[in-house]
Amino acid sequence: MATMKDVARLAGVSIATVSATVNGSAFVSPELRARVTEAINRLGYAPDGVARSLKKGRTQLIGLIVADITNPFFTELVHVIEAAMQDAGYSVLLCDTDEDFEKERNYLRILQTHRVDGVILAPTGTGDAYQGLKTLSERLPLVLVDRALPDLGLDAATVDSFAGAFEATSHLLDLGHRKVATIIGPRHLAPARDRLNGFRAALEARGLEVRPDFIRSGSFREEEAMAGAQDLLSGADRPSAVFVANNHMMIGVMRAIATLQLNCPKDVSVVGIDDFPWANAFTPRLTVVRQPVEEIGRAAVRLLLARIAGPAPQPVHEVLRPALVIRDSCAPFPLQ
Amino acid sequence: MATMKDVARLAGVSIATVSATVNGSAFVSPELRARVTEAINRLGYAPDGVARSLKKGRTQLIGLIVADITNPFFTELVHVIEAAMQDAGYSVLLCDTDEDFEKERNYLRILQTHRVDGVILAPTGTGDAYQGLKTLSERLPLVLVDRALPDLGLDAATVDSFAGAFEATSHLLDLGHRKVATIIGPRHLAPARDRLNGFRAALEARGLEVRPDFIRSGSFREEEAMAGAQDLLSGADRPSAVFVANNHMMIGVMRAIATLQLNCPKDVSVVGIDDFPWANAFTPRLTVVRQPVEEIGRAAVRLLLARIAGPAPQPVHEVLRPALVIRDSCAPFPLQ
DNA sequence: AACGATTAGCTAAACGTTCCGCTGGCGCAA
DNA sequence: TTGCGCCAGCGGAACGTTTAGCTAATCGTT
Repeated sequence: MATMKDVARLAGVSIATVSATVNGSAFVSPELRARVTEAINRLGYAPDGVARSLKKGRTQLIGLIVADITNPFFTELVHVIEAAMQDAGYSVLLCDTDEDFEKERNYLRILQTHRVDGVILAPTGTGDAYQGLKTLSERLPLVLVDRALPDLGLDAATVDSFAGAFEATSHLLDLGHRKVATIIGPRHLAPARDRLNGFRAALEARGLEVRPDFIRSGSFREEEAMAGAQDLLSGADRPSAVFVANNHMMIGVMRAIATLQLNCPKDVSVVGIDDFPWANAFTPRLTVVRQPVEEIGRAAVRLLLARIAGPAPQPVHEVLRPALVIRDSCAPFPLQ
Repeated sequence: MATMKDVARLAGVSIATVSATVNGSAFVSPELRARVTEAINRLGYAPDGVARSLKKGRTQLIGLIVADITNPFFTELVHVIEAAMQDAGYSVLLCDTDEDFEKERNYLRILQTHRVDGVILAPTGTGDAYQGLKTLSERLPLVLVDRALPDLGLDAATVDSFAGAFEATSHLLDLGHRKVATIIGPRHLAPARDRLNGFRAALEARGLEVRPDFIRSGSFREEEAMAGAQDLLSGADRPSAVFVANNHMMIGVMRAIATLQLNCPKDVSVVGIDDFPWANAFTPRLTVVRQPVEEIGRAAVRLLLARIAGPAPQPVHEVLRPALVIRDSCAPFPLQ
């Protein structure tokens, strides 16, 4: 691999001049410029980003740590963030924690040794596992996505999960359902907790009782949700509607419904969180709470770039509004 | 950020000793080792990967260029590759080309300046756009995934798309369908081309005519497939079965079927390429050709690591077998 | 003619590591 | 006591850049 030194020698100039030509950082006479460019082409020279990074103290790399890239919500988020960062001249180091906190820790360490210029993190641990994060964020620009961490005073871009759950549940109640259950995610994660609270609040707002046996909480995974739904829906006292708190879990619920030979929405109405292309392609087309993924991604990128560029601004927590998308998976109750 | 120099000073040893302690690259007496470790902890020292990379000429970074991370096939591929690379001590720079060849070129350039140790590429351009790639691969370990490039003699891990399409189409024919159509991807991509050939071959193997108006080819995108399917299925001379060549396009086709108020599988049978969680959750559960994504990813990683480690081995093209997964979206014809 | 101002391009010192080759202190044999 | 081998630990040169400061040439002013 040719270096600046080789280019300099071939062009008969100093390496400083080569550097100036490559970066346009100083005036170089047209004549020398031509000689340098010629030499660059002859040698197929390309600047060494590693050496440059060492000297400048910036790598043009950011770390993106997501909890589960297999979830369309995160897929889309990664998609948006990667594109936006690319536009801003940064490349993205992708880290997938698989909802495993130990992996997350490890990734954070690796990203630091790679000297990334910043990190966008969807944290996966419980709140009290993040003592060190605030300190870290003083050295390393850090923005949280999707899942905020209480009281740490970090930049974050999340959605109003409470409002989403409230709206979804209210939709079921508006349709006349009274026996409404929920399949909810892990309670230590802010969005899952907020969704549960939103669900509760919607019921309570109408003076309805919140039945503990109608709340199934577990991981965000398909199998667990399927088991929970199967149990819930095969009991004698079956709910007529279910609010499902995430994407993967929705698959589990739909499979449970199919397995039990039930019909959605005739036998059970279902409303979920997260819209995605498939939700609109199959029978029934799903009624869901659409998360503003693109906006979240853009907000996270904006916050991170600001923190990288400037003297640390006040922490900002952007909370975006989700929107209910009504399709065919919820029917009025009782059926006419 | 503390450096080795700081650690050395605090521990009262030389930089070389710190390096030896950190890397275990030379014997260090227990006493000094203890002093060094103590100093490291006190200062919160973490090695600088950039400086290390510069010195060693290796970055422990690989580039992963995919055509469309939004497609569950690639999502899963990214997931597998990221995990496997991580296990091998490499981090992954993710690049999403959005099926745009110019972006791909650009990413390849960026990856080179970041001095990645290798690249896994799902190419998106036409074959003749890749003249330079062979030369590049002599300097930079390179492995193709999903889409091979003819005659370049590069490492690749792909699936036998011809066999998959042949099997899928034969399944429709076995069920008695005779008017079988296909919605196929861009013809300049090997998998799409192979699928079309497999489709053709299956028909020809039974002496059936291949009707050009029953072949709709375009991009891999949902909208185009939906339009194509709508056109195809609303004509008087409607096919009774459709072979759909990819994931996104399957959504378009299913939406077209719903829009036209047709029933799958009663009015149209459908078989697709790519299995994914949602295919098994909705009505109808889709009959698809399952691609061995995990195996592809692992093969690509294995090939790349071999190429990074050793003196360039002979190029290897691993071709993996897909498998038909029969569910509910294909009915016999005529219906009993 | 002499002086400073301007400026194109150069020299050389970093950036934080790794690792080659050297030093100096020690133990042991003669 | 001297000489020798051994080896823990050290010094310093590289890796390929960027950039502060310098030099020498050119120019316009007085």
